[in-house]
Amino acid sequence: MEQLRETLKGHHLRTTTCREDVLSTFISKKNALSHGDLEGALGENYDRVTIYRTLKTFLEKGIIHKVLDDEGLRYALCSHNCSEEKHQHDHIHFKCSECGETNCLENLHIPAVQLPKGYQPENFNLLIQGVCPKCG
Amino acid sequence: MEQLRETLKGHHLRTTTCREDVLSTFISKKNALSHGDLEGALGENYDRVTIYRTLKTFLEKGIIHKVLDDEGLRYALCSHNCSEEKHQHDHIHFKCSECGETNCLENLHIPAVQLPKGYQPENFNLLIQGVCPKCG
DNA sequence: AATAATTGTGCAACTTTGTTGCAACTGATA
DNA sequence: TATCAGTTGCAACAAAGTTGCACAATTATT
Repeated sequence: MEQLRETLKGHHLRTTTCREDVLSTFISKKNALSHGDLEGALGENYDRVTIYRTLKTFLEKGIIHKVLDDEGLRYALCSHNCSEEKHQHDHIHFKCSECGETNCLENLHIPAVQLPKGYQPENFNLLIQGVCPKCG
Repeated sequence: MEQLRETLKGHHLRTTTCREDVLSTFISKKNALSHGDLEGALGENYDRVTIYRTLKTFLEKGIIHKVLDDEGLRYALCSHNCSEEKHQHDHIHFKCSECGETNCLENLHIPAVQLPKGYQPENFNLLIQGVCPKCG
């Protein structure tokens, strides 16, 4: 509870019940969530539009980041302290084809790739699909 | 022209002008295309729905594959001979933040990643964002 | 070459997903 | 507790994607 407020304040955001609820949903569910997931979880309490805007704000402030897979866009908490100025997520997402959950594999880093001349990479995003330990 | 028919036939598809046009657009543009891109290029000749269905069919038959980035879903030609049964795309996509184009980096392969115990990976998808040689 | 069987297309209607403007409200600050 | 920027809900809209069905085009059959 108090933790949530700290996180919001730390990113220069007012604490509102919607933001607290969205943030705490991310924390409790752990895996990546779509707008639809959040709407399912909180939709009776908040307007669809408010959830969209909350996600947008969290993205901008560096609280969450986008996660991509075949089925669409999801969001997950930024593990390291991202801010409005810099985002750092050269990490790996694993999507389970059984349970459908997508999780960040913390601590793992993407191995270096030797790009052809002229390419100036800025960030890397690796999605691995397969079966997770829970379902395997 | 004849090439296109061969490709379609090879994947057990009837040759229709829409399919030929969609396929030849992929071949000539080279980069990954969204439904909207195709609609822009061919929309006067074909119905929106037909283009959706053509993409779906091409996906199923292994002629194209999905390409993901922050901004949405795109499609690109399968380089190696994919079929309805098996798709093989452990390749790398590079998205340029200047021109917005996404291209497959053929020939490059994703380096091995040491996953924690229990994870059974099936396919890998690496998206690199940055500046491409053309814009750099 | 004509016809039958099959597959593809266009249209209309609809659902889902995401966006924008504005009035009303709320939380932080003094 | 009065103020004011920041936030929310509502309504309306725009974009993206789907479905059913009648008709058209392609392939197979004779």
